[in-house]
Amino acid sequence: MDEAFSEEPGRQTQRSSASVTLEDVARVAGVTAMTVSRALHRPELVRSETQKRVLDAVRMTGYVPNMLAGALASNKSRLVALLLPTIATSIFTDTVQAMMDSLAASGYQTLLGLTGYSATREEELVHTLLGRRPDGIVLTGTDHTPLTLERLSKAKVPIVEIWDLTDDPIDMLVGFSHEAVGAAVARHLLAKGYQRFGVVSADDPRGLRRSHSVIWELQRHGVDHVPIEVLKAPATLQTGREGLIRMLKTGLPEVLVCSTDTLAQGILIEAASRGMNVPHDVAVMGFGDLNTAAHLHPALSTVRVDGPAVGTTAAEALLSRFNAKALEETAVLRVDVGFKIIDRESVAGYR
Amino acid sequence: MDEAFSEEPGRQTQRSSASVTLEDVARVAGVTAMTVSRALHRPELVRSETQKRVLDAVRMTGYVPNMLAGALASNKSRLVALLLPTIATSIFTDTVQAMMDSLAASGYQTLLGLTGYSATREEELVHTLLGRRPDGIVLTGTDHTPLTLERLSKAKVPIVEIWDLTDDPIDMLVGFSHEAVGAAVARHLLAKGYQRFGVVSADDPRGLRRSHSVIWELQRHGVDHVPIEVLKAPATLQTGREGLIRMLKTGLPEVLVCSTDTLAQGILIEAASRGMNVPHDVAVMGFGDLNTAAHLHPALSTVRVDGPAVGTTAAEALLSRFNAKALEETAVLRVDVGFKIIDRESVAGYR
DNA sequence: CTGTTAGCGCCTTCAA
DNA sequence: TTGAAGGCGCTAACAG
Repeated sequence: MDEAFSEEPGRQTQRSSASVTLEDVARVAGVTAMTVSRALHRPELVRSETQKRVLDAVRMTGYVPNMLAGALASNKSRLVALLLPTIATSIFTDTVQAMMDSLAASGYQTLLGLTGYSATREEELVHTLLGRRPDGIVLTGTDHTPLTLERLSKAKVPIVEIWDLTDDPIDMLVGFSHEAVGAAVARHLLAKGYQRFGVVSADDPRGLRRSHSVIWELQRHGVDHVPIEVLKAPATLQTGREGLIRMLKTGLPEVLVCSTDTLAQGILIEAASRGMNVPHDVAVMGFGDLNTAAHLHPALSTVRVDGPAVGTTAAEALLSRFNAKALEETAVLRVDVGFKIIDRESVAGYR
Repeated sequence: MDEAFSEEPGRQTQRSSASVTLEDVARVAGVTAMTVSRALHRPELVRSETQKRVLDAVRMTGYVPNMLAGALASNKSRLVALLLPTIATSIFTDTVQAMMDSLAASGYQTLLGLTGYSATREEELVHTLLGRRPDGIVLTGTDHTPLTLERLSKAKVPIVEIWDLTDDPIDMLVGFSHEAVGAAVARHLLAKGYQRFGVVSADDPRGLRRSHSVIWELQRHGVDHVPIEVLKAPATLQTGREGLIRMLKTGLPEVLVCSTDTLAQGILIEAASRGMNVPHDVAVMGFGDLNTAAHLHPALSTVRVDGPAVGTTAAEALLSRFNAKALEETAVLRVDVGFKIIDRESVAGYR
């Protein structure tokens, strides 16, 4: 090879995998790296003709900004960490979709972590996710281990807790009271004249609180001996079927209150497979408005929670924090998105 | 203040938000930053007594490794980008859960992007996600814009396409043939003696291919005039109800084939609300095994796809690539996970 | 087994 | 409106 010696060996440590850099673009455009950076992020600071040259160079080279480097240098990752118990149950999907849409529209990307309703797992995930230096963190629920809280406060990252309410949020909060849901459900069913109740619950923290709140409120109204079946989280249709089967053994009440629509639908399936008539043989109450208000099952009532609202509100809360210049303009956010009980009588008025 | 002058102003550009660095830990442990780094990532290279001192220092300082810096320096982000059409429909949730579990177990985090079944949106997402320099990318489906393909090939990142099969995958592939699904469904139903068919489909690419394949196969067997209702993606229970309503207008067949279990369940709900008897008045066939095989609705048949297997296989494919030293040991992966038709007759044998 | 040196690719700051 | 210098926090490579 004639050109064998044209290879400049040098010390050549750390060859990146030949990815195009700002400098490469700059060379092609005949400017400095700094000007390219400006043209890309603050075009108003660059002469429009330069701007054009830079954009052409970007196109020619196929430059993809290295956000790892950008984040390191600017101390802004444009990353939001989202911690969810699970995506196996559709109860959170609307929230996630809405949140990610809002964030993406503002140039933020989402790091997802699944905790499986385990506070310990959440603790680990918070730790590793903090390693990415996210600009914001979204946590599901308000129960966290002491270590989680310590790490979060140390990190000084904007935080939104969602899907629950508490008097001492870590930072911002978008949710509703699960106790209030349970109590409202109990009163709703009492008002309808039901007297014998049963509860089928997944053993996730918030589901249990809703379920127990139903029972407490019933007791307050003189209804004792409300049987409860607690089933493994996450709730699935199968879990729901199992719930009905167990309830049948202990004696079927007039109405079954479920911690989640998925359980409720499972119960409907099991009931159908046994030729039972819902709500005649047993009425079923769900939770979450998992496609329910709009798609109300003829035999199912439920509690509607506005999942998308939770997502957009949480996203906007974070975004406003990101854009706040001074600490003074950072609003304290605490939103109760509320909920609404939906059944055949109310659904017409609902949409 | 006596110590006002003890503040060393210097040039002090770019104060980070006071986060603990390797150097801080090193100082406390009485070693160099490099030794701390080793103690954390390659403990076998460090004397165990040093190791202990370092870990103590880490604990005392509350050090959280900055993975942005680590990724930049090592050219390994330990990030996997996952592009999904949507999480609104539960069809992908098992896959996601399984994949994230596998990846997390190996220290990889997941960046999520939702395309909404839009190739253009996918194109944008691939671009921005590539900015994070992920070590691997998982794409849903095999249809991508030319620009997407160009960017991906330029990035030289390991890629797995999931939930479909093709003869020219970008890189690795874990899925099944949607044409084969449709044809198998058609033959299955013909064998059962059905003669009048209808198809209800969401208008997502793979759903449509399954649906059309059903119709083609029926035609091959002499069944013409199979009506199809195409509804907006993503499929919801409400969409399913709408599907049945439309089908009732054009005349109800003996069996309705749905592109997804969600649609099928919506149809069951609408049927129930009209007092119709499934499968007597109309039989319903779903797809996806969304809780179905294990929780078989008495009136529903479906096609089981092993979602978790797709997830773990994809994750393991990526991981083996990440761990491969040489190009030669990187396996070409092309897995057909297959599928299975499930109905009341076969479900007993199924699990 | 541990330390030193030299970047990774970008952005902040200051100077022109 | 543009450029030059320096550093973000970490790790590869080499030296001891």
